[in-house]
Amino acid sequence: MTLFSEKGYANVFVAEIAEAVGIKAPSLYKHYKSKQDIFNAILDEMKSSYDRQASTLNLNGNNASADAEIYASVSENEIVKMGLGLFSYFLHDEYAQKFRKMLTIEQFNNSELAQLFTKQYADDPLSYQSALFSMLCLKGVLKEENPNVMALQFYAPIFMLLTLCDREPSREAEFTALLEQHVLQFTKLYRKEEK
Amino acid sequence: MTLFSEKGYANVFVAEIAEAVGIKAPSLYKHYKSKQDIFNAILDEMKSSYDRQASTLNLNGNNASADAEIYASVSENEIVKMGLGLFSYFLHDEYAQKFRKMLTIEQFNNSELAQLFTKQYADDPLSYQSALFSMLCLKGVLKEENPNVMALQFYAPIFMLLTLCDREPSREAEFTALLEQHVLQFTKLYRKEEK
DNA sequence: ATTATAAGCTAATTTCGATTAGCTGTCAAG
DNA sequence: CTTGACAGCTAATCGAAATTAGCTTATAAT
Repeated sequence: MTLFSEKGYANVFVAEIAEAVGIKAPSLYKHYKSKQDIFNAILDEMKSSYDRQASTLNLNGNNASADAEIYASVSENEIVKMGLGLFSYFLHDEYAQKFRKMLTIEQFNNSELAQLFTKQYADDPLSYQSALFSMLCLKGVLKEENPNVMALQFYAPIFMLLTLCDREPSREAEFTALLEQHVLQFTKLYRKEEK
Repeated sequence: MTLFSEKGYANVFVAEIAEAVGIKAPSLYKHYKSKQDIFNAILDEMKSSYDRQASTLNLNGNNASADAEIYASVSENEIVKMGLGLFSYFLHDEYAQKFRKMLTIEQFNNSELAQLFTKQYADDPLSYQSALFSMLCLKGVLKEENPNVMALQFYAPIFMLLTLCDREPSREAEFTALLEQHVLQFTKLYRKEEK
């Protein structure tokens, strides 16, 4: 995955993959049927790893109510932590980052990859956060606005800064600082004013 | 560019390029030195086209004050139009879309492409909008908040929905509707309350 | 009219990279 | 012990794709 995420499928040679694991190219074929088979194995592994995580975190958005209970009971300060935590995890988890780059490069070759990318990096986070914000509105913590839009406005800057960090790691500090300001300003804007 | 934006450099064969323009592969070499040379020609063309546009639109952010005068004098309704217009242009302009997809696919192969992508799709729009929002704050149209963050919160959802449309054109209507709601909610949130 | 040049073609050539063939050493189960 | 499966290796093979060679035709300038 390291190689595929840096160069893309077509620019990785099986000899490189073999070298990376300390064997010669033909020996790879004792373990995998073909180059494509290696790629598919990575994909399957990442998919099931994601599904495991998503099911324990209820990331599918169907049942974020329990989390909302938790968050509603504490200050909106927790929203800040959520944003920063999400960002930091996505940015620094080695596998998450490489997989994201791999999907970015390969998304237009394969509609399965495109859908996977959209699900993991758009639909799922958005529906989860939407449910969360929805609860926080009901509890009177946040202003009554369309929660889908709130989720988009919260998450899109996170996602965009993430892709910027992937592309230009040298500017990571700058982007991280901006992210922090975003999260703070977001909660300030949407916080319900006390009467 | 059509081919490169759909398949990526490595997956496009010179025979395909030739066929697309109605000649045989070897004839291409009467016009371009190599496959890479063809790619570079596209890149150069797109860069200078962008520079032309940017200089007439003052998109570099150095002098958005004139625009701010215009926008300040009219309602914040114009912000809505700006957001939707920006989105619609980026989404439907044939060259803009293909170039964006090409950069997306090739960004990790070449740091020049990475920087170009960041400049055209992040730094320039953000600095332009930041200058604009900054003026609108001074004029008392918008709340006094960090204009860099405002620009990020305005633009990131536009950018994210754009990449979603590129990836899954079948969901374009859904994403466009969400974009509209975003722009409306953004202006509502940041509009300065009358006392 | 003549000729030089441009732009095209077909048929090589060359290179590169995935995959297969076939051999060898190791090691665990009997 | 010995044998069979496994995992590795080197040396082919095979196919694909970029590029080059060398020829032909059209056309525009002299």
